[in-house]
Formats: sequence, C-alpha cells, structure tokens
Amino acid sequence: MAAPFNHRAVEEKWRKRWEEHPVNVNDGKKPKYYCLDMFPYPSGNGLHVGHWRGYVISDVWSRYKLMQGHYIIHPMGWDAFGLPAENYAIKMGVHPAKSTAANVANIKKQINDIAALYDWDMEVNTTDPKFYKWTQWIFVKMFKEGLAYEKEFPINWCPSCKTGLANEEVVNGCCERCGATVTKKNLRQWMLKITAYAERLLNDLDKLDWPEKVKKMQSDWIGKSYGAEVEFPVDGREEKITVYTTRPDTLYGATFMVLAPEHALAASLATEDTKEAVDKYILDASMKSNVDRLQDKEKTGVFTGSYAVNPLNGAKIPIWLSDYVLADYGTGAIMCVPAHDDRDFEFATKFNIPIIQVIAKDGKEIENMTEAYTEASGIMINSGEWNGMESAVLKKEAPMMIEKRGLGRKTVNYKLRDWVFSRQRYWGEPIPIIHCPHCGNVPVPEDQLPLRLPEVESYQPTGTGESPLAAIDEWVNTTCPVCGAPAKRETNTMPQWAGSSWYFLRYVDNHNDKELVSREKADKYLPVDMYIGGVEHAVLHLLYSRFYTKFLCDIGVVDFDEPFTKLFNQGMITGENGVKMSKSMGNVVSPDDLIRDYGCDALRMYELFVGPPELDAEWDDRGIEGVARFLKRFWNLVLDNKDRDGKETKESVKLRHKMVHDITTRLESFSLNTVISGFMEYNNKMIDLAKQQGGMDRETLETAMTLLAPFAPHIAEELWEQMGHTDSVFAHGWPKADAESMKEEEKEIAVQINGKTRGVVNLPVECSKEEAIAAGKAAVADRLTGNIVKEIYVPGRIINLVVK
RNA sequence: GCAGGAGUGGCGGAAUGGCAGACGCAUCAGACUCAAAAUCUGACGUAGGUGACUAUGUGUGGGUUCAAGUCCCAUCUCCUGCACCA
Repeated sequence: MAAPFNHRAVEEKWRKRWEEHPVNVNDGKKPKYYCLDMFPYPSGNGLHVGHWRGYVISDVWSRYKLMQGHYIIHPMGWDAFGLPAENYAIKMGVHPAKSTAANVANIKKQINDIAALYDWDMEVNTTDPKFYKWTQWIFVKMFKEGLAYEKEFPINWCPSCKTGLANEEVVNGCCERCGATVTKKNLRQWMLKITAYAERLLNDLDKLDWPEKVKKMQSDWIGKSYGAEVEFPVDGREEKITVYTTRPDTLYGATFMVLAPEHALAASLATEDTKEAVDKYILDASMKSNVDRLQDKEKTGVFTGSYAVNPLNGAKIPIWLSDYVLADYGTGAIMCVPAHDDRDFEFATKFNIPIIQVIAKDGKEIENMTEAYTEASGIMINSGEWNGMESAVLKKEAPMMIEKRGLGRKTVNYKLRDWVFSRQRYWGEPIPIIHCPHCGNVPVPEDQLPLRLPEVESYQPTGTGESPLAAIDEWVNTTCPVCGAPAKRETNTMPQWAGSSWYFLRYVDNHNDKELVSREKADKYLPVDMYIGGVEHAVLHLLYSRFYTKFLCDIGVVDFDEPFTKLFNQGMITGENGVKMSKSMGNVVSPDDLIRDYGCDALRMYELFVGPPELDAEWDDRGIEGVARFLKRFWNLVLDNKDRDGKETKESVKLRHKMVHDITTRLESFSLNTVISGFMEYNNKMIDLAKQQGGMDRETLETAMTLLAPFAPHIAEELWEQMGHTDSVFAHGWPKADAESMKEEEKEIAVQINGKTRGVVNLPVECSKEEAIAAGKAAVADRLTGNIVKEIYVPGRIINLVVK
C-alpha cells in the first residue's frame, strides 16, 4: 500500500520548490499570454470562497496556457484608492493609508494560499505615488487635448458618501456604493469627454471576444439613436425651439410640445396668466430627487401659455413643461405625437390634448384610440404631401427632406454622457490642476508629477461640495507654473475608476519612472489576452478602460485601442438560497478552514465543480468531500500502480486518448465544472481497468497527472516526481489526443421500436445499414409485431424500426 | 414595459436532435471493525409488479420529426441588466 495522501506536507513542499524554481519563466522566445484578474480593492474583510473562484479560474487558464508553451503574464495588484477604502478607514478610525497597507498585506497572504502563478515582481498599487504619477499624467494629457474640462451643473450627489457621482455609479437613482438616494447638487466639476469616443466605443465592440451580454449592456449604455432636429418657431416671438426626434415621419401628428423644466426658455415662455404655475412647477422639479422623478408614475405638467408653430403645416401647438422630458438628452425639448408614442399619449389623454393619427394601422384610422400605435409601419395619412408614403421609408428619408427645406437637420444622439470625474473626498489622486487668476486652469507641469496627496489629520468628507483638501491652506496656495502669480490648487480628487482604467498597462513595466509603459514592452506584452472578473463592471470599469486605452493609443503610448481581447465573467458564489455572502448576513465562508482540512488542490477543484463558471452558485461545504475523495483515489491509483509495470493495452491507450480529448475540449470551451467531473469519470474508469488488467501503464497515469496539473498543481507535481521525473510537470507540454487511437471498433447501440428503446446491440463501427438493421431486428425479435414501414440507422447512434 | 439568461431526482448539476439524470453530495443497505471513523461494494425520479419488467417523466399547452430536455409557436415562474433617452 502506498503512503496516504497528506495534503499539507505535499503542498508545503511544492510551495517552497516553486519559489526556488519558478515554473513560469520568460526565455524571450516563448509567445506571451496575458491572463488578467480584475484587481481587488483591499477590503478589511479578507477573501471568501467567492473571491477564490475567479482567481482559480484565471490560474487554471494560465497554467493551461503555460503548458501549451506560453510565457504567462499573470499579475496582481491593488485598487486601493476610493470610497470603500476610505469609508473603511473612517469606520475603523485609522488613516486610510495605514488601513490600506494592512489590508493589502492580509489579502496578499490569503491570495498566496490559492497557489496561483502570480508574478509579484509586477505588483502595482494605485495609491503608490510612483503609480498615480501616471494616473495624473494621463489626466494632464487629456486636459491638453481638451478631453478634461470644467463645468458647473447639477450633478448626481450622494448625501451619504458626500461626493458627486458619475452616471454609471447611479443605480436606480441610488448610490452604487452605499445605496443612499442620490440627489442633485449644483457643483463645479471636472468632466472627461468620453462622449467624443462614443462612436468608436460602440463600433469597436464588434472586435471583441466578450460575452454578448456585456457588449449589449455597453451598446445600450452608449445608446445611439438616429433622428432629426427640427426647429419650431415660437408663435409671436423671435426664438425658435429645437426638438430632437427619432420619428420625424410623424411630424404632422405633433399636437403639442414639451420642454424639460430646466430648459433655458422654460420660464420665459410663461404668460401673465400662467407665470405663477410655471414658476412653481420649475421650482418643484428642481427639488425632486432622481428617485422621486422615476417613481412618479403619473405624468405631471404645466401649460406655459405659449405656442409653437409646426414648421411643416403652420399648425399652432401648445408648449408645456414636464419633467418626463430630460434636460440633458437631445435638446431638452420634444415634439409630441400622442397617436404614436406611449408617453405622449398618456400626457395628451390626461390633459385633453388632441390626438392626430398619421400612420394607418392595418390600413385604417383607429376609432377611439386607447393606446398609441408605436410601430413605424403603415401608410401615412393626415400628413399633407407625405400621405400615401410608407412610414418605415419616410422615417429614414424625412431627416434629409427636413434638412433640405431648412427646417432642421439629420442628427444622431447618444445616451452616453460625459464622465463626472471629480470627487469631494480625500482618498484619491489629487487632480493636477492649478487655478491661476491670470492664466486660468493650468496643469501641473509633467516633470512635477506626481502631485502627492498631502498627509492630513482630518480626512472626513465635508459635505459642503468641497474636498477635505480645500482646508489645507499650505497645500492649496501655490504659484502659477506659467506666470508665477499666487494661485490655488484644484482640491477635488479623482474617482476610484481613475487608476483601474489603465492599471493593466503598468504591470508589464511597473518600475519605469520615465514612461507610463515603455513602447517596447507594450508592444511585446500587451494587450490583455484574457480578462476574468465579475459582471458588475460591465458599464463602469470596462467602459472606462476602453476609453482610456483608445486615448492612450491616440497619443501614441500604445499601439492598440482595445485593452481586453477576451473577457470572461464568472458567476457569483452565494450563501444558502442565493443570498450574497456578506458579513451582515453572517453567511461568509472563509477558505482558511477548508484549506486546512482538505487542502488547496481540493478547494481549487471544488470551486470549479460547484457549477458552470459563468453562473452563480450556492456554496455548500459538504460537496468538497467529493473532490477530496477523488484526489485520494487518484493518489492511490498512481502509487499502487507505478511499480507494477502495467503493460499498455489497446484499452488503456484508447482510454488515455479519450481522456485527453474530453478534458481538452471541455477546458477549451470553458466548461470547467465538467472538466472536474471528467477527471472523476476517467479516474473511475482507470481504477476499473487497472483492476481488470492487474495494472495500469505508466504513460496513461502520467498523462492523467499532466492533465490534472493546472487544476491541482501540488498533487500533480508530487506524483510526477514520484514517477521518477526530476523536472516539473509544468515543463511538460499539454498532451495531444490522437483520433486514430481513440477509435472504437465496436459500439453499443440502442434499438428502438417506434422511438422506444427495446434492446441494445453491439455493432462494429464500420458496418453497413443492412447488417445493422438485421442485427437490430434480431435483438428485438420477440417484441417485433406488425409491418416495418421504415428503418432508421444512424451509425454509432441508434437503430429505430418504425412499425405499423 | 424592453432586452438577456434560466426552469431536469432530496440537492449541485450532465446530456453534437439519438438509451434523460453523467459526475458528485445527501440518504439507505451490505462488507471490514468489539465499536466508530475512514475505506470498499451495492441501491437510489415517480407509479405498478415477487420478478427479468411495464407505464410514466426535463415549468405548462400545442407543433415539427422515425426520434425533442434540445428545434418552432404560445404561455407561466424566477433571476440579471436597462428603464420617461423622445
């Protein structure tokens, strides 16, 4: 009997060995493969089994690529600036720099328990001045290119975090971080002109090997629409109001116009009679939070007393104000066609505004309209010279026709807004701008970067709309780098996303203090081949990173404009009943006990075995027994047979090649849970065959441990060594399956009568239909009654006799 | 409301249109043991039968096909994302 498997001894031994003799080395000849994890923010809670999953997936993939002959770039770092780190520090009453450093140390230790291939020489930390020097440098470059600009307007404000937020950080009107209801606050803000890249961000999605879901979320977020801007003169006044519409074909059906309460002309359109009501409506709207505005099911509005003139037919239509029109989309004003738009219909019905149908539904005008007809299909009616045209055709042509007649222009619109980039908090990169009374906004000269975050006693958010940095006079007061006059520093900081938008570029050249990344290394090691992480960043981090990469490509820092060639989103590990693991729910499962009891290899495999990697999975500790038993059985199989000199047989060769084939195809398709079950299946088969034959050949056993190596590296290495090898199992290439050797000569085939299985026959694989049918008939002869009207034989699959 | 995903034993989950439930957990029985643990062997969808068996079964209702968990139509439920974007 072989010595029993002692996971602790084996793991300890190999950890040490790998430290002395790394398995992933860059010889300068092997092709690179960059496999990246979304880097964590170092929270105080440490890792739970859910965090492990993504790291295990990426490590398995990395080791597989390693065995295929690549040099693996598999780095890890810390997204340590930002709200979570700062809020944690405030709660614990320590300085964020201190708590962050402690958390990094703790999590790093935990991550090391995974036994992943991480190359700690590449480590980055977004709060390291050597790192954020370049975060600031990118901002300065963007400023110089006109992509970073200042603007005062009502932004999303989280009253709990006491800071402004980007649109992407507002979820259902609440703060993405803390869940508090987001309000509006008029603030001077730094903005990044991500909208300048809207078209490229949209189009280049086609290039990416990403989950369709994520691509769709991004394209919806960018939200491109085609339409026209149409100018409506205001009756009796000089001004014109421009509206944006995607349905210019329905222009004849416009019976009123609605302006957002924030529209520049809103107040001035009021007449003496309506002034009071209009002013009140505008004021009320300004007090409403996003949530209130969203939750108001019933439409509200107020008539201004003024009229607009439909430029096509001269019809006078009333101008209303309503908060269902958004001020910052399109022109903040819309023409309303109640017959063909749900919202306009609801509004018109409520306020008794006429409804004019301009597209015939099923060739007819609808009597007693009860809902809007929103399809752009049907013949135009009540539309002057457009009568008789097909709506779908007109929808496309109308913008040009309107433009030709000088009534407006063809245009496109995006939902994407510019990125609110400043935060009124302490724990972030200071924005490297100096406000000079003479020169305006002047960037901190590049040779003076990094602009260090000052050490302070008090870093609590002020809530006044100013960052805590504003209170540090000696830091704020400086001189203008251009004219030398007294000037003030910008006191806002950057959002957490700033560092994470480009960190993946830095890993490969993290000590370079001359450049963000050398062009040579960028060309050699970038971009990321495989990016693995949760889906929660679909429109945040992943969109921002694409934007940054495109910008850095445009200014020549890198030569590619998409950062992540392939993306994989792993599902979340939850507690019982799909409840998210959290401290407050008390359902957090720590990997520490499991590692102690079952070992790292077992936990790695169980993380994958719990379910398809892309789906959420409920954690159940008990299941780990299964993989632990498998590892023990495999250990015993190998050690019991290694000295028995088992001969290769036809059966064992076939088994070996089928095993390689199955494991590899499942791995390639990222079906990692079935890779693990595959190992168990083949292990069972090998055990049976070894029993039958009185041994198992060496080649088959070694192939099995080679396949197992990316999943359970310690045990694979140990067994590899026990087989007498002095090199690492990872130095061994990934085995290849030979189709010829896998071929079955005979196959068991079900014989059906009318689609129901009535027997089985063993058939040679190469066998004629006649022979097969004859054998099939013989196998079910006693059940065969009536006339056979059809005989189906699908080689290798089935025989079906259709009987009447 | 719109878009995407999912619905299969007690549980997690497998199934290029071809014998549904692989693999594992839990459970039950047996072996080993003074005993327990570990390990090994076997059973394990439901209903009926002593039985080799028979019928039935992948959310629900239809359809296509020699053959449907898988394809098509309709419908219900759950999850995820977006949501007054004109």
